Amino acid sequence: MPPVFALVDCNNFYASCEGVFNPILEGKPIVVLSNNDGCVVARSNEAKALGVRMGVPEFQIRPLLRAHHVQVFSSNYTLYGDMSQRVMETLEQFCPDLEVYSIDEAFLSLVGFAQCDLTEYGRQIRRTVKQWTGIPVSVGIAETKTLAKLANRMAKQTSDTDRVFDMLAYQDREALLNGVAVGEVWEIGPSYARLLTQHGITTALQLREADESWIQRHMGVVGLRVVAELNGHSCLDLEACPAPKQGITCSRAFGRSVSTLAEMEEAVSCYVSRAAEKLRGEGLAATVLTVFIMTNAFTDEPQYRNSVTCELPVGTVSTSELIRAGLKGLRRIYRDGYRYKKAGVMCTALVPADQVQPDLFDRQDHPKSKRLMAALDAINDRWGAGTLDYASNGLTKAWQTQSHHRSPAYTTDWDELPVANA
DNA sequence: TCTGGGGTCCTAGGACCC
DNA sequence: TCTGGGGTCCTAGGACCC
Repeated sequence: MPPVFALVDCNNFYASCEGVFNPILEGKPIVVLSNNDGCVVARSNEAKALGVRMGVPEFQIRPLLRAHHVQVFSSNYTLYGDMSQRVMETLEQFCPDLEVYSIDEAFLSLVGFAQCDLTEYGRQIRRTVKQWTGIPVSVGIAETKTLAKLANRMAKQTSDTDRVFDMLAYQDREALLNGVAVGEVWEIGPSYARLLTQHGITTALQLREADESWIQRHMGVVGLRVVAELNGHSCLDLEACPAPKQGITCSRAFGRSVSTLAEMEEAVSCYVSRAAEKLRGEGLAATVLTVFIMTNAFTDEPQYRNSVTCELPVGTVSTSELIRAGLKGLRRIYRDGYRYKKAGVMCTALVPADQVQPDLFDRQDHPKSKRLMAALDAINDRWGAGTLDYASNGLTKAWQTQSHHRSPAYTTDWDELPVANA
């Protein structure tokens, strides 16, 4: 049976999450900012209508935000992650073959539903998700993932009450693709869009018809795949089980610049702790740790950036071992006399935590360390992040990321439950 | 007068995604 | 003053081997 994909995408996801528990925001312009309250990462329709662009730094549009009383939120990933899970669980009720593609998108394989009215099924999905979670979604349906992505874009252009588009049921495919700029196609980013436009390929239809050897030469196999998918040949399968992660990163810009090794050590120690928590959450152990630091590239100040990679003798999930390695690396690359803006750590060469290759000369008491980490995670999970912390993470954390507009953890903290007023 | 060829592995950088 | 974070995949080129 030929494949059929539906792409379900939450509309303005972060902004919608903020709206769910704060109904007075209905109909108002909302923006959500990235970490450090830096850039706009989500906008409600009303904010889009005001011309607020995606990714724009907040300080550049501050007057506009004020003038139109735009509601501004710091990002609240605890809330968004939980809402995402609710949406995905709802979608599972409609279709067991589901790929969670990102925090706000999922592909569904509708192969077995061919005899249904797929448009109507899409509407049912949309209604149910809205009713159960409060999140509005759009549904795009087509025979490849790339076309389902485009169908989803078209769904977003339909009326507010519909937001479902089934490309399979649409007669004039050529006209449809002719109306799509080449840069709107999945996997065609700014660089490829420029290249294609220079060669006279400006629409999805022209890309579909493009000369394959030219595409192969300039865009490699990725380009060929896009062309095939636009032609209705499915190259990208539904991936129901996510592949194990290849790396785990924790990096963040500082709330203000850091100019002492002591503060940088605190920051790196904190980031390592967070990365180690994520490792344990995924059941993975790291055998390589990379630390990087950098100054603020947006200023004229003297610039410095460097990184160091440490191979760990044995794959580990132990926060203290990783902190030790991270700080040792940091001291190798840290240079006095700079104003640092950002640091980060990456754990790579990951292996399943229960299949760590032992080392003959390893003196660590691993069972003990494992119990310690389990206790640490359990306590922080029960009583809140940071309840138990390493001394090297520092007490004041004066360099920490800013978030001045954070909404409550409505769904994951008893103390922050929303209150319904009669 | 004249510098092999073919294979693998690794890494850095570039492209993309949300 | 203020400019995000976390990922993936592909490719070219160098190192190395026989």
